[in-house]
Amino acid sequence: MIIDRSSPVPQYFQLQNWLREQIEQGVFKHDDKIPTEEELVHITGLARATIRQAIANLVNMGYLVRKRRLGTFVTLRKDLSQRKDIIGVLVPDIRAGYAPELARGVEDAAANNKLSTILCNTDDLFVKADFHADRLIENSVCGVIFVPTAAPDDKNRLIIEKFQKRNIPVVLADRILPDLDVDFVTTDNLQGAYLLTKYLLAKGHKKIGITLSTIFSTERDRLEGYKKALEDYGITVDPSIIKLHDGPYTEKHYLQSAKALFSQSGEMTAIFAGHDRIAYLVYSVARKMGIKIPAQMSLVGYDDLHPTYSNLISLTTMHQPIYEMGQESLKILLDKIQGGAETLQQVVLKSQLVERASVESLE
Amino acid sequence: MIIDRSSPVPQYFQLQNWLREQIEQGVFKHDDKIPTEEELVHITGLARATIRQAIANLVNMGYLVRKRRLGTFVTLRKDLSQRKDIIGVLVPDIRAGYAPELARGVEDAAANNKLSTILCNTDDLFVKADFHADRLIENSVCGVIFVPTAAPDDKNRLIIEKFQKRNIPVVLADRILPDLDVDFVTTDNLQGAYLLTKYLLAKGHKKIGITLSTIFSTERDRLEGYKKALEDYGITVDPSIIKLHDGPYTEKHYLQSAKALFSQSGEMTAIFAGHDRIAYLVYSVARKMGIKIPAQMSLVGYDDLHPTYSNLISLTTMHQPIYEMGQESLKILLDKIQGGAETLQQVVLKSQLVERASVESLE
DNA sequence: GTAAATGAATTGTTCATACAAATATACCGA
DNA sequence: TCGGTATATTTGTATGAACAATTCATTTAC
Repeated sequence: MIIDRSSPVPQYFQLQNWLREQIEQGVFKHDDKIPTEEELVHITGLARATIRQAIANLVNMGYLVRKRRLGTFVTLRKDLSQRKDIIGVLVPDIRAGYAPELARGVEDAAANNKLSTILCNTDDLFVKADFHADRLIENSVCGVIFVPTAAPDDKNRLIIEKFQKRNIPVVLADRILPDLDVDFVTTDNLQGAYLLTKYLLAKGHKKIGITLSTIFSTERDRLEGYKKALEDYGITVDPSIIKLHDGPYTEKHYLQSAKALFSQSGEMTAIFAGHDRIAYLVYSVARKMGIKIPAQMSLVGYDDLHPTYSNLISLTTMHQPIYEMGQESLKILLDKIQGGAETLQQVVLKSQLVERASVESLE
Repeated sequence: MIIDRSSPVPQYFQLQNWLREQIEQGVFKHDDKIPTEEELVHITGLARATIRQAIANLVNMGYLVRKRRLGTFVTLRKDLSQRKDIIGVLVPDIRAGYAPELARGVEDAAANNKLSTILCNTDDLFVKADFHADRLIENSVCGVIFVPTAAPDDKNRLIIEKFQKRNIPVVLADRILPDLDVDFVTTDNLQGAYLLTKYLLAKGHKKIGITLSTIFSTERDRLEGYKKALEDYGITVDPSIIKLHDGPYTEKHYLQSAKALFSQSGEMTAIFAGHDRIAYLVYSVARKMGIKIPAQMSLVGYDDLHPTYSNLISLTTMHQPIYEMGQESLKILLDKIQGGAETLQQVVLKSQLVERASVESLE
């Protein structure tokens, strides 16, 4: 029998010790569910309140976590010594693109779990990411969400390993590194671009220009999706209206690309911009050149940035669930932090076409 | 009464918070005896078990120690004052308005000083700000930059005092609280709006509509500047083309305001939008109504948001040095953190008119 | 097939009651 | 005076009973 009712040691304490021994001796392993309170009532003959007291203490000591409706689980007992309730988020630039939306998704989910969020801007540079990584480690964050920089894969890998070496879990967001066993959340860029291109084709566009950067996995996938759609439609890919570059976004560069596309447009009737910011630039260039969108040129983007933007320009684009991506990243991170889930979690979310008024139907 | 029995927040938790506040606010001081369980039963009307739960948690958190037969006592809150190199930034919403720019300014300056930045979104709500404040304190940040919420001044004051009570310096950014001796950085909104209005007047506009919220000090000042400029020009202020409201920005509200302004425009030839986001909405409404800007209606904003926006709309606006405001805030904060500078630092930056193409000259 | 409603399992909150254990204090006796 | 003893006070342990809230799983409805 577990409980000796004649003993002077309190019964909740006896139960508490028994449970702790089971855990430490591996009878209840990590992530195992221990008996429910009701079951423990039957096993021990104690009142539920007494059992709750024992369990509450073990929760406090970090042996157990309780989950409503699910039960009580053994958690990895690690030194609480340095674990802070802070996570780090590394984004390119909090002012630009989807970073605000992503950061907000992360922060909301983090706040819901009583975690604070340290924000770091990398400007897509390895050195900045590295600098911030050191700082995050110094502040002993308990987890990191990382949007890889524009640096080569092995550089980004270095950053990730820096954290992992110290048992700080990392989840990649949006951009991913191929052939690396890291948790990530991204969207299906290949399929998204495929659908978006098919949409243009269905609208009668045959010559579709595209401009993007091949330095990010996301945009590379979009290029693939674009090519695949064209091929499936039996249209030869025309390299002269594919304007690529191999660095992070700069206004200067895409101004050039846009001008180049417009000036040699030939029979080109539509432009696929690698993401919304590029689309905005293309749009502004078109305006300056007196080209009407969509009357003279159709335009699609990718991202569907914050409503403030979409009030200004009626851009047909592929909506990425960025906010949800942030939330999902945090959810996975939390799993890892709370010791559980050794399994790799690689989530690919679906995007959705948002039809606005930047595409002309040629039918 | 301490306990609100109709509240959805657990009663033990209410009591717990109340006790914690008493301790933190010094009502119960170090080594004081707090009321006995029996007394608390009488004070609160709760069952003893409930009271014990609240106290147990506080004991766990290190606020109290219990001594048999003697009572329960306030302990010296373990000095986590291991002041981390972390600051907190409280902004309304990192996705919207100038928040990204401000946050970036702060973060850059912080990084330059080897400080990390915890980002908090308040959504302009007191409760969220309060929640984050507690979290920041728990993480023992060494300073806070705070954009006051849309709550009444005394509520915002509570937040500020929460920090100050713990010797955590606070710098207000952008919005300020009158009659409160706190460091702040803002811009001269009165003068900015005055100049902007004078600019419109100089372009020959006599009937100038305006829409903004009076809930923020910044926008109130802009309204004053607007009125002052009109008066100096000998033009009677026409209340029918002043559309105010008294809450934070909502798209719905300003859609209404914009429509109202346009539909009763009379001889109105220009609109002064309280800030750029409002201007964007006004712009989109105009487009939907077929009103050409600036040909049929001139429009000015206030802020001069991120270039991504200004690529989309050629808005004449008052450029606020938001990024610099973030940097300056951090500089002041750093002064306070590093001990020195007891003197109040209240910085008012100058804004600068950016002339683009949303204003027609009527001369 | 998908969304909405329902049900069931489990922890979360609250109550009322009782007796146990520790201990400061007062009291008592030598 | 000293040492023990009783007593009152306060926290500690334990019980049992409800009902609430959350959320996974299933079923139902569209």
